[in-house]
Amino acid sequence: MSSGPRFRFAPSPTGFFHVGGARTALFNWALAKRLRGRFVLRIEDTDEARNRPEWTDGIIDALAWIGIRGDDPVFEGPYFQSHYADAHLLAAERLFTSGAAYYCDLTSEEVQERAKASGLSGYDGYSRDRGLGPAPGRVLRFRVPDGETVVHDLVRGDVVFDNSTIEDFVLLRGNGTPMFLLANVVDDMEMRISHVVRAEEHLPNTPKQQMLWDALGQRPPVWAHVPLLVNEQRKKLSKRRDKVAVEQYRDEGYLADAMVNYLMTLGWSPPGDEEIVPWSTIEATFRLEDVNHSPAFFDIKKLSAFNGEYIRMLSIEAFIAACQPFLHSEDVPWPPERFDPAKFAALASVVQSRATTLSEVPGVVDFMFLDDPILDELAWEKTMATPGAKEVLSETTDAYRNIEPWEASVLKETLEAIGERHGMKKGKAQAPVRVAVTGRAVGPPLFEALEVLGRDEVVRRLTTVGMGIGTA
RNA sequence: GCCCCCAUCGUCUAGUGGCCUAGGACACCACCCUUUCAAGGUGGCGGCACGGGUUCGAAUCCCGUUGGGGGUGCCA
Repeated sequence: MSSGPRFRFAPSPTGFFHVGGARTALFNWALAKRLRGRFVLRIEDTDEARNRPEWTDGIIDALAWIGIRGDDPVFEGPYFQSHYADAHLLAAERLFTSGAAYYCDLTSEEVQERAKASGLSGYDGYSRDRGLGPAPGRVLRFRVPDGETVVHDLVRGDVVFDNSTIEDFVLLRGNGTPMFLLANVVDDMEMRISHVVRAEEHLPNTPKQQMLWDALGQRPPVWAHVPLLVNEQRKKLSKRRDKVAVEQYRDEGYLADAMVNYLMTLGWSPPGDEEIVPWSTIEATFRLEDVNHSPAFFDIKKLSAFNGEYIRMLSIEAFIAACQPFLHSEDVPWPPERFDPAKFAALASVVQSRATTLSEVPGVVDFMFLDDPILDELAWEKTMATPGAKEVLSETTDAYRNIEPWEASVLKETLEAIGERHGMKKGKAQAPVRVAVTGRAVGPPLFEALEVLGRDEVVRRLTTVGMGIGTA
């Protein structure tokens, strides 16, 4: 077995994969790769996960999307019951036998009552010396020793906890099943995990886990607690309030590379001036010691800016390939059989320089594949109210019927000449034609689009709408 | 309540006692370019939470205050 570092990432399935989780996974992944260690992906087991295995699959998919996979495929999935259930119980038994843990027959209500009566919070150690053995309804509690526990954290330095502030916590429930805390520690031991990199919310529970490692006679792993990701209210990202599903960003046309790069800049920054850097740079330079201490806000605007840059970095072929899922999805606005790859390719480069996300691409090129463009009535009225607009439209229509050759530059010259005669600037003059042909007042460069659409269709649209003027 | 963490432009960050008159990026604003919209270019706005120390010198070190967050289950 390899003796290198072993990192683990253990999300709990909640129906989707969280951006905060993705960031933590990325931190683990970068480290595992740089230090040539192992990356253990294990999905925490919950009732939800057991009832809905597709949730677990979704997490594995989302991780794969951002380039992460477990080095130990066997752990890709719920593990809790299936792999180490025996080890959990064995560890509990050892702790009881050695005196590090003891049984207690108080119910949680009784614990609360005693706490209220004494004015102290939490469990008071009532059964510490009562010598109780295991029995149904009795919980196994850890005997927290006197003194203090120092957690050596790679991100935060030494964090000191006074053990007197930690109550004797439960290891085994009254029904004999292990608590998460115990299971987690035992799983880490069984998997020989050497580095635990997780979100800061786990820091307050770390001394408990560390005491368990100590009591079980093993050296604790290297701890590292990375800052939380928060919403605009500075609260921990929550699935209720916040849009945090990684899958959703994938579906909206964010590129995995952009997502990964952006996520890595939350709590860390690459050396040098550039923050848009390839993964190879990240992998070569990421260090936990350089991770920030304060929570970071997940800013979709900045993610979008990254995404736009990544889209523009794509070769034209890669861009076209990346667009495919969005051009052939079910909610595309045109009849699927009308889609013409050649037409799309002809306009791809001008679309590429404008896109922030891939999902907005169909809306930019839809006029090419629709029988008739979806006319923006408001834009139409506004455009045609401009003096000279009607004239430009009808004169351009006539000119385009016979113009040769049918090329963007020629179309441009012609229309601009007509516009000039009516005292209209370039942008103003093209507006009526743009709206008539594409349905909108904004869009890709007009003459390139006209060239791709072809004379017949352009003239047809200009004529159709031109007749509309008369009736309006 | 108790425990823990955190504190640089609106946001993400650089900064590890003098290179700081605090740098960059996103956002925003203006201008340039321009075929609408983008992209690109130039410029602008904007910050070390507060109070005490330590030091010749503090964004940086110490203490306190304030503010924010997290944890504290027979949840995971």
